Amino acid sequence: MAKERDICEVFYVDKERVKKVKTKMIGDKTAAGLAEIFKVLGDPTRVKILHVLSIEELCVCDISAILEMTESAISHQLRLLRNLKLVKFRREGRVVYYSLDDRHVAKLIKMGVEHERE
Amino acid sequence: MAKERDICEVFYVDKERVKKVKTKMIGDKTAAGLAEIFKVLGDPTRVKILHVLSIEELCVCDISAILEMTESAISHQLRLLRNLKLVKFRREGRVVYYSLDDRHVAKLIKMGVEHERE
DNA sequence: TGAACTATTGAGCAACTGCTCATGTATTGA
DNA sequence: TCAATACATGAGCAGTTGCTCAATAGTTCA
Repeated sequence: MAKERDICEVFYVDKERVKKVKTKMIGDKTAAGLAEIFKVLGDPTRVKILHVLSIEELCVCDISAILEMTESAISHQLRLLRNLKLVKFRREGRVVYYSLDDRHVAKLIKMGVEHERE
Repeated sequence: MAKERDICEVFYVDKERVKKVKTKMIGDKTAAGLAEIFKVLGDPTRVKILHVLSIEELCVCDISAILEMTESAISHQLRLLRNLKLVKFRREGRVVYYSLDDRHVAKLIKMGVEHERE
């Protein structure tokens, strides 16, 4: 079975190419970090939240009204986005206003929209 | 409880703002499509595969050697990438060579790397 | 103070993911 | 024709995700 090659003696289809590409490859850490940021954008609810926040600052209540979802669901997602420093917030009385806190995110979404348009 | 507002009579924190943002918001379909493409990039293995393919065309065996993962795992992921038209392939005897089939993807990954660098 | 309101959080659950393992398919060459 | 090779695929499983529901925390104001 082919799996043995990975463990024991090595015969690749193109040993040189494998060696060369391996040196150019991004590290595990970079790949993990990259995947993490993309994973956050990999959910329709979070995409919508980030998109509406790219239009303007909004409170949890308004976001939940706009997306027609419960405040709980929105709040859970906002916590995630907060932890990843993609959104920031400020309290004003009982209301908490959220806004984007990452100049890359809006750009990434914009690029994604372009991709969609083809 | 706040949930009733979504179902019955409406009182938002800022009704006008909700209305305005709602008209500017991306549709469900767009959000879903966007999330789908980002979700694909939201896994370290797939990020690595796409990245090495952005360096050069490679067969399953070599990718599995480079990433130090089984061919089965790689093949499963390649099927996904194939279905989403992010990679293309050509057969040469027993060997199947994969390469990128989407000019946006490399760009998105590059942007992600920039984001990582901060 | 305490009732009303906005937002947050924890538990729990159904659905999904990414892998392994075993098996199947396509191609080559002896 | 048949063993070997390169890849693909289905089943299954542990871990993760995104929601709901109920409870809780902060804030305001009568």
